[in-house]
Amino acid sequence: MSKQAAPLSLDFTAATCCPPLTQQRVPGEAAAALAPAFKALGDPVRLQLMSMIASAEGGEVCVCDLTPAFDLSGPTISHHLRTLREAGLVDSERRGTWVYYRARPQVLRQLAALLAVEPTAPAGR
Amino acid sequence: MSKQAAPLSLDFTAATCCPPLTQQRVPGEAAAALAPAFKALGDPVRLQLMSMIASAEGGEVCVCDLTPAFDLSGPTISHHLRTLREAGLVDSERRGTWVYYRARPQVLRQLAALLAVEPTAPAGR
DNA sequence: ACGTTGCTTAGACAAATGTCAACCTAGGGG
DNA sequence: CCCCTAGGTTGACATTTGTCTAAGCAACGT
Repeated sequence: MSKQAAPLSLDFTAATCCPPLTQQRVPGEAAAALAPAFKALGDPVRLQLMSMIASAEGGEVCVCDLTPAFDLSGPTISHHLRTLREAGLVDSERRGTWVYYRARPQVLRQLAALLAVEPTAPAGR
Repeated sequence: MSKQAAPLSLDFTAATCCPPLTQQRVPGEAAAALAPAFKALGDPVRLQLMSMIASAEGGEVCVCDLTPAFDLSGPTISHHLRTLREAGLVDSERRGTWVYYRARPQVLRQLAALLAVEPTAPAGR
C-alpha cells in the first residue's frame, strides 16, 4: 500500500512544473509529466472522489465511505482510486480492516499554480 | 467558427463550481460539468497547445504557428484544438486565410480556484 | 478453523480516444 | 477561372478507458 506509482517519476517536489500556463510555454517534458494528473481529474467520478478525499474531516476518508456514495461497483471505485493514486494525487494506507485515502496537497497546489491566471484587473490592483 | 460547444452548457459564468476541492465536496452535477475541462488538459499535446495559446503574445496564436511545433499531422492538431474548444478552454476566430486561437481566462481561473489549497502553513496563517 | 466483511486484482467487453490518410471548404492571387 | 495554401471534416484503425463479474487476499469475530 501507499504505492508511489514508481514508473511515473512525477517528481512533483521539484521544478518539473510551476510557472503558470499563461506566463510561459510548458515544455514537452513537463507536459508529459503533468498531463496524467489532469487526466486523472478528467472523470466526473474521480473528480468527486478527489474532492471527497481532499475535503474530508481529519484529512482522510475510508473507502467504505466513498463506495456507497456512487452507483458503481466496488471494484470500479477501487479502480478509480488506483488511478488517482498512480497520478500522484492521493495516498492510501491500510489500518486494520479499512483502507484510508488522503490527498497530496503539494500536487494540487502545483496544478493550481499551473492554471493560475492574472487577476481580471485591467487597471492596477 | 467560435463555436461555444452548445451541448456542453458549461455555464462557467455562474456558480457551477468554485469552492475549492479541498473545502467542500464537489456535487455530481458540478463534477460532470468540470471534468471535461480537466480531461481536455489531460493530454500532453493539448496541455502544450493550451500553454502556447494562453501564453502567446497578443493573447492569440495562429494555427500555422502551433502545428509545426509538434511531430503530428495537421488533422491531429486540429482535432486537439477542437477538443480544447469544446471543453470551453479556448476560442477560435478566422481572419482571412488564418485561424487564431485564444484562451478563455475565466475557465482557467475557475479550474485553478477549484484546485486551490490552503497555504502549507500549519500554524495561524 | 471457519465464515464474514472490506478492498484489490484479473479478465472480459463495449465505448471512447489519438492518430493518420484522404477529402473537402475558405480565402487569396495569378 | 484555376490553383495554391491554411484548416477542418470524415472514415478507418489500434489503443486506452470505464465498467462489470469472478476470484483473491487481509483482517477480524466466533
